[in-house]
Amino acid sequence: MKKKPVSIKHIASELNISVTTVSFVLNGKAKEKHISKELTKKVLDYAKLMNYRPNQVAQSLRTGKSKLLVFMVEDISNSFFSKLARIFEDIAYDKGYKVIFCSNENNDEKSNELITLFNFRQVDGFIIVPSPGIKDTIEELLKDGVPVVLLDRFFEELDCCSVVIDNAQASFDATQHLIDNKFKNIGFITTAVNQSQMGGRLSGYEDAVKTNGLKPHTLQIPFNEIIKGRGKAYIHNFLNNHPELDALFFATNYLAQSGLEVLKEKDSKLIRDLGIIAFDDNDMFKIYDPAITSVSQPLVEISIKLMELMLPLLKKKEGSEIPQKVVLKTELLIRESSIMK
Amino acid sequence: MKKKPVSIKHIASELNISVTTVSFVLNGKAKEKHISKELTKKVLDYAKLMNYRPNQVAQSLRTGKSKLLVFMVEDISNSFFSKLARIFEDIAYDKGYKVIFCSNENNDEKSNELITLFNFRQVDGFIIVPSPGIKDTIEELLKDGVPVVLLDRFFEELDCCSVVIDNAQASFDATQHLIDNKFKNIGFITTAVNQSQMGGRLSGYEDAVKTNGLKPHTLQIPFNEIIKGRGKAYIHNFLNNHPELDALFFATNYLAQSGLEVLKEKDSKLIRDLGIIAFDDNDMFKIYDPAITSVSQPLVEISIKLMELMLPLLKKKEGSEIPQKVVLKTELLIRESSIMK
DNA sequence: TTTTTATACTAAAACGTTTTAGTATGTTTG
DNA sequence: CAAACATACTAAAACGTTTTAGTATAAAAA
Repeated sequence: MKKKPVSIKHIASELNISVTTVSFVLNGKAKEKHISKELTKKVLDYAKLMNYRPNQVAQSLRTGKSKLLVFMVEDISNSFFSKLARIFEDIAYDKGYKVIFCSNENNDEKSNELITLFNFRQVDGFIIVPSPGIKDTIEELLKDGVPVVLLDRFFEELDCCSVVIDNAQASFDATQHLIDNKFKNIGFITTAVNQSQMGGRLSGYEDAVKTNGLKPHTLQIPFNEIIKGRGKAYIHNFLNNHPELDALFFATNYLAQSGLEVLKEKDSKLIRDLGIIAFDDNDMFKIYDPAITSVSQPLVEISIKLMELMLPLLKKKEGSEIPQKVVLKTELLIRESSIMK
Repeated sequence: MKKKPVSIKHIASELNISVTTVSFVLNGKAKEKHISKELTKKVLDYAKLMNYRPNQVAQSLRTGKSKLLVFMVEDISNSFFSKLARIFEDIAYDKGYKVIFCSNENNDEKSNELITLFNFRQVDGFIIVPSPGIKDTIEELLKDGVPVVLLDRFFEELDCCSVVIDNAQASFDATQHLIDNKFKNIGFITTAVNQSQMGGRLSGYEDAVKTNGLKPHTLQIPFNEIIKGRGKAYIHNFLNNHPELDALFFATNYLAQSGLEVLKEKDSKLIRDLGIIAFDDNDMFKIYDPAITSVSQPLVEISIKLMELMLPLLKKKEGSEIPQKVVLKTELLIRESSIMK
């Protein structure tokens, strides 16, 4: 049977003092509130003896702060997001916050559902990888003064804190690297470009190709086709229709996975002959044969920045500062797959 | 500025009725408590109009239920755990529970810290991948009537619900499969065997080898050496000292990753020549060249079972049922790496 | 007619905190 | 010696619910 945890009331009655006094002492306000040294010690000792832990639910109700953050990503089982989650977890716990992770599957309905589920009061702040159509919901949250920091993508016209990477630059550099290695016909395989991060990746690729007087070859697979598992078929077709391609640049991790699968099925030598770069690193890329070159996001830096933007929002009374939009640099991890043999 | 959400009190005073009535109606107890149809409708309509959402913190305080579950794994960024988390997340939300994920790094101190952090009352139940030395802590939780379901591993002498796989059988089958494919000198690479799941994997391997009249070759890397990043060196040495090996069986996903890395560094042809099996599947294994054979855990089944064991614990008043220990079957995904060429 | 039963609703306590606005002393100060 | 101040402590309200134990009226049963 569940034994009742010790409460402040319990301590107070046991020591024959008031609840107020106990609360003051336990909150470190003894000096400020003129509680005598002896009594302070007595309370502290007894609390420790009884292994007192404040009931955080009661604290939340009273203070309106839950010390809970929501970390909403596209899919927590995706390596990029789970790695990020792991790092953010530690940073948040360090600051006294617990984190609820959830996956919105890049689906507006699911996003909205989740956001209203964690309705006001229940949660102190949101870190969100926004699905394309939830600009209005985010705007609502902001209007209600709920702390929000966007991650990975943002809305051009929305004044909201965000942490993203310089997708266009990253994509430009990766493409340029392929070109520097004498690849001439670089295929770019991407999806829904209506999202800020995807738009940037496409334009970076196009810029680099054009700057070097080459022709772009872009395959854009509709997002819902990918969900239906038809991504591989699209890539297969694309490769058949473009035999001239000598390199492939995949705009996301999962596209690279599908792509490698297609290459393996088609002809396992292809992987060795083509130049290959993937956006977002994966633990397995460096042990693949050939090792796959990738654009790696600064996961630690991203997590730190997220918390750095979140904390002032959590503290502020009447928010009037300009929301910060942080853009971080990526790193091109050059491996075997992008070096012309 | 943050506008105050509508409360029951607000609705009550607006409609000139009592808080009790509003609460009854909103909790669907209108009939049972003899609230008239008209008033019921009035309340419901007004609540909808005002977009009323109950303050879950207040509900938690009153009812003692937070509708929060803790899902504590070794490392949420590990593919096995993050995939599991993704599936469990959906199942839990379906039942009205939110999930806090956290990583204990297989470290007792961190485990204990986390468990006391989510102290009683704050959280309704725990799903735990236990680090080796927290048997006593778990026992405490059980004694306090806190719902706990162990995952992936368990303590032999502890009466606690758990969901694990049949590690010995899985390991036996995988080894037997290698032997059936004419591999004669199979190396087994593992770590801390004091954990139930690792013990099972080792004994399964040893059984199979002995049954077939072969000699075992086991490398056991101490867990803290792996943490320090020395795993690769151990494997490297092992391979040098055992040139006779014609196959390798890695007892965990991350050992397989280190192993493949070592093989690649040593001589990339090795990967093709050796028989290779990894415990736990990875998205990249099927697109590796050669595709890596793996022991795959039934993630969906595991998640469903976890919730199936958890729910009755969450409901029960005075628990007196015998804790269930569920053991699930794995699947050997036979790919190129384990077929003798 | 009185008693029981059903219907429609509510006052107030409780959950465990935090915090405001005190009181009751003793000690300085003008 | 009264006024001001400092010290040590506390009563009670508040946060937003749920739930127990009611009350008041009308209808049915005795």
